[in-house]
Amino acid sequence: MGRFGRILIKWYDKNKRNLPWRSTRDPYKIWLSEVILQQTRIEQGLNYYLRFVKRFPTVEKLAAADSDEVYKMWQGLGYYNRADNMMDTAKTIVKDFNGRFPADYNKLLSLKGIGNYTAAAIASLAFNISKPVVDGNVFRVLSRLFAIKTPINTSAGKKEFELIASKLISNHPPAEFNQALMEFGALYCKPKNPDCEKCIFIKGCIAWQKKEVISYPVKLPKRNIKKRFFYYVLIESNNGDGSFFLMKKRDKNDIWKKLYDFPLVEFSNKTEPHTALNKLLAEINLKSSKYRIVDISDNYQHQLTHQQINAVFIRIFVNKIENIEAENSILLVNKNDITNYPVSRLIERYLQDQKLI
DNA sequence: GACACGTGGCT
DNA sequence: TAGCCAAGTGT
Repeated sequence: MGRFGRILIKWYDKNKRNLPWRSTRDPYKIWLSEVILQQTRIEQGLNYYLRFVKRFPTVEKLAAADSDEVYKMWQGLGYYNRADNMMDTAKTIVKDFNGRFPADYNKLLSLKGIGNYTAAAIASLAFNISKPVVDGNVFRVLSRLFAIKTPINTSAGKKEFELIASKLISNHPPAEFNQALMEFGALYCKPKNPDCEKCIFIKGCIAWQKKEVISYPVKLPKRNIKKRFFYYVLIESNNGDGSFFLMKKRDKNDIWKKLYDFPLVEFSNKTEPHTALNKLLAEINLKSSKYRIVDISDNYQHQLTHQQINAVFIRIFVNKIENIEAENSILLVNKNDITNYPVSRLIERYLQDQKLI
């Protein structure tokens, strides 16, 4: 039992937050929480977790779920691929593992959406297996404590920190140690404004002694952000059942896959909305020549990790939809049903502004 | 190994 | 403001 772990766990017992997934050893719920919390703040993910547990209390229920419903519940969380992988894994657990998550790191690792971190988290938190989690918090705490300058976004860095963490965790209760280290990083050893003065490890912290706490962890710089210009055309019309809009399910290998949006033309530069509108109308071969422009929105800037989306929404009304020849299926969605379709935050914001949802 | 993949909070 | 960052994973 190392001294570091003993002090850390003692600190954790006294200072830990009361979070719902901490009061269970059910691997299903732990898995759910871990997937939701990947690259996601607790405050953002908490309600999603509670809703998922309520709607899908067991892995069997989730395995039987409808994809669109899961996506709708995931809406707003981002990294939507997680929802797909989650459903895949739920089915695998039911089908190949008799409904039980395996108490085995490598088997967990083989499941979709479960990588190094999540496999270690489930193994340790649900099954008490001594495997250290190495997440952003752990990188930060250990890099500062030992003043390690190896960039954390390299395989050498991942290896080095994992080795240190494995040594530190040994002979400690795995679940407590892992959660304690992450909790300490989240509450004290924060990226900005860390509470060094109150830190229980201040005497041993090399980065603190060198007065360079903030420069850890070291990270290789990342690439430039690509700018994209989206021109959405909301085509509204009427039929016997009232007003409807043309929508599409995104299926290309691109952002927001499997979410719904509207007919779209993209440019690499800022473009006149009318130019975009004409191009799109030609593309989908909208025969009806009579349309009226209801509204052209201001630019919506939407920031993603590697892209900046600039979107303008052009809302038009068409008397009669005659002959939509899109290369792929366009849906006629009743105005009142739009809210049932999972959409990106960008689309959601626009629809809210237009009072359409 | 490099890069794509979302969103919101903070500085 | 623009950039950074958060309980990472898949390709």
